[in-house]
Amino acid sequence: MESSAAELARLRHSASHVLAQAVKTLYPDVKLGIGPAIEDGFYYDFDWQEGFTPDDIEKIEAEIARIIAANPVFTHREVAKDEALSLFADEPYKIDLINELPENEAISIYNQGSFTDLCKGPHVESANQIGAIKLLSVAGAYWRGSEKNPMLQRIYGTAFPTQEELNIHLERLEEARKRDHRKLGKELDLFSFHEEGPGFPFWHPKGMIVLNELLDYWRCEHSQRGYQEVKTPMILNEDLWHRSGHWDTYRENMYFVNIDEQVFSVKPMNCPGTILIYKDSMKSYRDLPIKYAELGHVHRHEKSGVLQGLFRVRAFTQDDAHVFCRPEQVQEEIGKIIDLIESLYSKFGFNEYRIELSTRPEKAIGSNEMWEMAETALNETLKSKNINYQINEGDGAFYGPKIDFHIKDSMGRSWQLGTIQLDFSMPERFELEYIGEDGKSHRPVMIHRAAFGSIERFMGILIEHYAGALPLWLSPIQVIILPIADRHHEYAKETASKLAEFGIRVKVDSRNEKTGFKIREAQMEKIPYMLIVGDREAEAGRVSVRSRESGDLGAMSFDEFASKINAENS
RNA sequence: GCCGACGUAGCUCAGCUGGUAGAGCAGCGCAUUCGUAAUGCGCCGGUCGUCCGUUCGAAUCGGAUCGUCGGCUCCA
Repeated sequence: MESSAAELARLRHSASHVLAQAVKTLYPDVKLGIGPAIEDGFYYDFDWQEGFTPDDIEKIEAEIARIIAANPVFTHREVAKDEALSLFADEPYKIDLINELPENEAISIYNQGSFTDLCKGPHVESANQIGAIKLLSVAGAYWRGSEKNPMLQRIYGTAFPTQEELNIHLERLEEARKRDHRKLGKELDLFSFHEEGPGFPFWHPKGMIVLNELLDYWRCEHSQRGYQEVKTPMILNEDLWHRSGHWDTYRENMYFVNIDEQVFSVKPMNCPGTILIYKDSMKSYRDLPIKYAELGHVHRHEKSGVLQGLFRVRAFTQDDAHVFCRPEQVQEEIGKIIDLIESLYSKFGFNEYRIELSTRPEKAIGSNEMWEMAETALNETLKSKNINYQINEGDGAFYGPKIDFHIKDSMGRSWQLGTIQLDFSMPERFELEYIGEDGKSHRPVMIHRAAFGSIERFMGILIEHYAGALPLWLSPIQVIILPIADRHHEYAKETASKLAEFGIRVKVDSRNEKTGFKIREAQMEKIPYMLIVGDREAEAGRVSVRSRESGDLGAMSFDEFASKINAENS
């Protein structure tokens, strides 16, 4: 039986209290932080200088089992503030929380067995309703999420009404680990990372094929929609970054080089370069919108602890574009960008996505009026397109508010990809202009946008989404021909060159190995089609087709196979 | 950057309380010419991340440093 999200949350929140009770029983000197339910589980934060070892976790799990077997009842009561303060006198973090509660309200506390916690609830009635608990990991976490506060030990876990449901969840986690793009990237020989350049991906020949196929598709879709591709320099001098505002807001993430007494910065964003192209000639209102697209390779010095495979790197390619338009064109242009992004995602089966609108951050440039104008424009566009969206306060880019796209992959995991950012600020700073119908100079609006976001991150997401089995058009090797014995090599080669003429990426496995072995390897390499050729095929001029998904498809003529694969590839 | 764990052959991993390294896979060689997920035999391969230190002696102990992983913070 499926449990509702609210039931699961209540159960997991109760599980976190049981965890805290177990920890307090075993380590009475531990100070308690907070312990909420989260998506897929729960955690509890503890202040414990010694940290928790895997041994400790085992002991804690055993203690949890004991508590659940004793089946304490969860009871609720409300107390006055001074009673709460004395009740939690030994818990400095709880005191912290109590002091922040409204003065005159009663304070809600929950108790089960020997354990009492400051808590709004709700909880299960008694511990045996929790069913199955599993502790998953231990990690440091700042008190109340701020770097300035002490770091506590956070124990993560999950809980389900039954052991079966827990097992299913653990299997899902295992499945996610198998899909890890870092593991698959190595196994499929797509890319690598090296100590010599932490956070800088190295693309191998096979990875480059996937990347280039992806970019071919991207270029085609963009040129059809009036985008013009440009390329701007990797490093540009200091003055430009002062002018753009990056120097003041982004410097700690920038790489620098000194040459001829000048400071150059490796670009962390492409916009300033593109602006120089815009400014290179006089623009008329008739020229707008101008859409400059750039697959810009940017470098950002991210903190060492945040790097994560292709998902978080220090050098990546943005599928960037900057649309320069008249103010009255903004809404239409944003609408077109949303359509384009939607169309690009559907190619990969990302049909479900969520949109967030992020507003002015603390570190921002530009006047309040500009921000207001920009935020209104984005709001209006989304409303006029009848799109549901959430507001994300204070999460905009430093030069303007943005719309972000979050997609769901084949495992239901959510990823942020595309972004549309509206910018009145850069045009001001760089004094961009166009000549209007009235013959006077006007200021254009700039829209920064990316559909995949980062090509590297997108590749990582695709690898996990497809579990490494990339669709035919993206597969580095599309067809592998497996001759049964040496005497079939000639026929295999002929077949291969005929396929290559259709633009199919094909390889012949002419190693002296048994067919079963070759199939196994091709299968592990996730090659979409295997053609097995032996005496039967060579004599009849046919091929035996095996698909990586559905196995043996039987024999067919070369033309039959060629038209099948061409249809699938287009 | 912070907390914690980890770092042994190309890969996956073993090596207890200190006595100068071991397996499987991959690679190479030979035999085999074999029909839908692993043919057999043999060979090669490691200054045990790096640097200091303790010790007669360090992959094993201590420190520093780099990198990776799980999180926090940050982010495309």
